[in-house]
Amino acid sequence: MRELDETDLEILQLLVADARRPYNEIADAVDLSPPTVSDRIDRLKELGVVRRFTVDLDRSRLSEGVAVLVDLHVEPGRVSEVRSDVEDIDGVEHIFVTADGNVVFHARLRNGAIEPLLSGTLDTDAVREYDVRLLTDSAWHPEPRGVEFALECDECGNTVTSEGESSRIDGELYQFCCSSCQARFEEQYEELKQAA
Amino acid sequence: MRELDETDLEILQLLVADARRPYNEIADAVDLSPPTVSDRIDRLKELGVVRRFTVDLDRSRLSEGVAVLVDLHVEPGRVSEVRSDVEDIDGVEHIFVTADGNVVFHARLRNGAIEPLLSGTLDTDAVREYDVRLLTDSAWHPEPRGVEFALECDECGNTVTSEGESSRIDGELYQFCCSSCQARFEEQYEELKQAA
DNA sequence: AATGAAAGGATTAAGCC
DNA sequence: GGCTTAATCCTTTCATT
Repeated sequence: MRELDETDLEILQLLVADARRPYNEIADAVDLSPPTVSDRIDRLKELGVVRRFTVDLDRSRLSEGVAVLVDLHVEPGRVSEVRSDVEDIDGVEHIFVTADGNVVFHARLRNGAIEPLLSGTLDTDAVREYDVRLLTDSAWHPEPRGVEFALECDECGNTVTSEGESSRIDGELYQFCCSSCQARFEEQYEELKQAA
Repeated sequence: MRELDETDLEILQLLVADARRPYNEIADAVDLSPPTVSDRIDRLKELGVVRRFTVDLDRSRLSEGVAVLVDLHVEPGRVSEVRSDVEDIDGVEHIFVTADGNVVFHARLRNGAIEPLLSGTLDTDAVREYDVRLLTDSAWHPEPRGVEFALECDECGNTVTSEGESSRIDGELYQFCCSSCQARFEEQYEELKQAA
């Protein structure tokens, strides 16, 4: 495989600024043909670098309600459960999980009361306490500034360089830092598959 | 003018899920013609509801570095200054301003040390203290679920309904809840312009 | 506000280097 | 991986209701 290169980064920056930009315009900007740009974007999607094309909405112009930043102090061991419950709360825009086990989320709530919302959605035993802070402003800065590429080897976790390898197994694309990691991964995959 | 309606919301949801979806596909879904969909999307952009078409990137696959949530306790009166300084820090993705005058931001830092970064960018007098928390996960949920439409009158701030008015002044689109707010706004705008 | 028809662009597939 | 060509498909403009 080939590592992501400067051209990929350029393409990403152009798409971040306007995801509906025609591919031939991108092609001009990066000195490639439109089909090649299309291929690269397909690969960026496959690699999971591009999660989706989407729209940045100004929610303050859309929805009533108060923007808040909520900090949940979660009981040990129940972080992922709480995190996925928070995903289901209406109006949640961003979720952060801290290394010390808090779940912080940014939401716009139509009825100011957060307490019934939380107790309706979360298992109250899982959250020791919480802080709610009103927000007066929030902004999203999607520019991939200062980005360095770092794809991880799916076998050992090391950085994948241009010497790396990739395989498509059962329709999924995997990447490896070297051929031995690749072989090892494929063996183990095969074993697991046999076992199942 | 016309208030935003259910169809606009449907269009937004379709674009949030895939901003490169062809307009004729959206047209089918909402039972309109492609040109009409195009017109509506143009209007959503003009109204500022749609800020941009963009890409949701998985930065953990892109950049080295540690994701952190930083909480700056800002000296009274210096919030907007600090906020705009934070915008210039490399790797900052989200900024939140709390009602009690803190600036919270989410960033991915390539060199783990945040102290030199802050002292290099911010006036240290403006920030009393700060907390830094490491993040293990973060997600963006752009779905406009549970949204109610609420455009605000640019004169009085009330909700703009279908009885409202709109004007284009010097190329910008403004909306008002009634014709008297519209007239008042236009008068004041004219006065300000004369004065300048 | 919305539409159909049509022109002008953009995307994709196929074959090749 | 990348290119060109060619066919297909999408977007936008315009006249019309």
